[in-house]
Amino acid sequence: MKLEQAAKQLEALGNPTRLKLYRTLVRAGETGRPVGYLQEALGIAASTLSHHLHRLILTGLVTQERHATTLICRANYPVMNELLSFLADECCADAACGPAVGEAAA
Amino acid sequence: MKLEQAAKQLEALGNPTRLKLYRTLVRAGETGRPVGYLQEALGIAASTLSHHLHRLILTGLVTQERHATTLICRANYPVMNELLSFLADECCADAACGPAVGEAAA
DNA sequence: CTGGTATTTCCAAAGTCCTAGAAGCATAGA
DNA sequence: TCTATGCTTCTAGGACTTTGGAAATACCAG
Repeated sequence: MKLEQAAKQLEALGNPTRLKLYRTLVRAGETGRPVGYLQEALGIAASTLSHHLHRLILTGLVTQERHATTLICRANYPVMNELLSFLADECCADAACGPAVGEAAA
Repeated sequence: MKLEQAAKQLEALGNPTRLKLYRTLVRAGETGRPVGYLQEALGIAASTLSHHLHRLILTGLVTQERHATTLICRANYPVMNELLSFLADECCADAACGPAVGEAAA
């Protein structure tokens, strides 16, 4: 079910530490950031960061790629856009929220 | 801090029951829906629903208006749009995410 | 005031989350 | 193989969440 998936993603973003983490990656773009950099940037224990990263990865919001001993993390933009669409798309689907909702347009 | 507020809103949406509830209101549009209707629609205990509604109201995502004994709930669209912007706005701000990021465009 | 519907608050139990120290695994270089 | 670095997994406890029944409150009609 799509709603369950969206809820999991929103829950993943609904923690200040993870949101900060995620936004750091969103700002970083396709370049991504190594885990160590993120730990420095957020100033939290490595185990805590790893735990949060894991949750973001499980929901598909973040991806990782290994470069030798370093793990590069990236925001998964298509997944982010899907989530944003999910929230906005059906706005007023069950009501007349303005022009062009269906048969009664204009 | 804006990030804390966004995290609270995302957390509020990050529960399947509340997300379903919120989407019902988003679909309903400006008309809104009475609490009793929502309880029927979601099939949960009134006390549970009240608790979830309260959380959505605390974050500003939902508003209520009393009509006699009935409470009408509505999605707060401006707040929703602010939240969506918060997630999307600074995409790649710290990188070159495509053309036209600043001085080095093209 | 009495009765009735709509909704919230109180309470408690079961479950999950957040945090970080300690120990372990993965990769690279000498 | 030994050492070093980068990151994860294990573990644990305190805090918070989710749930709904029971009781309380808000409002209206007669």
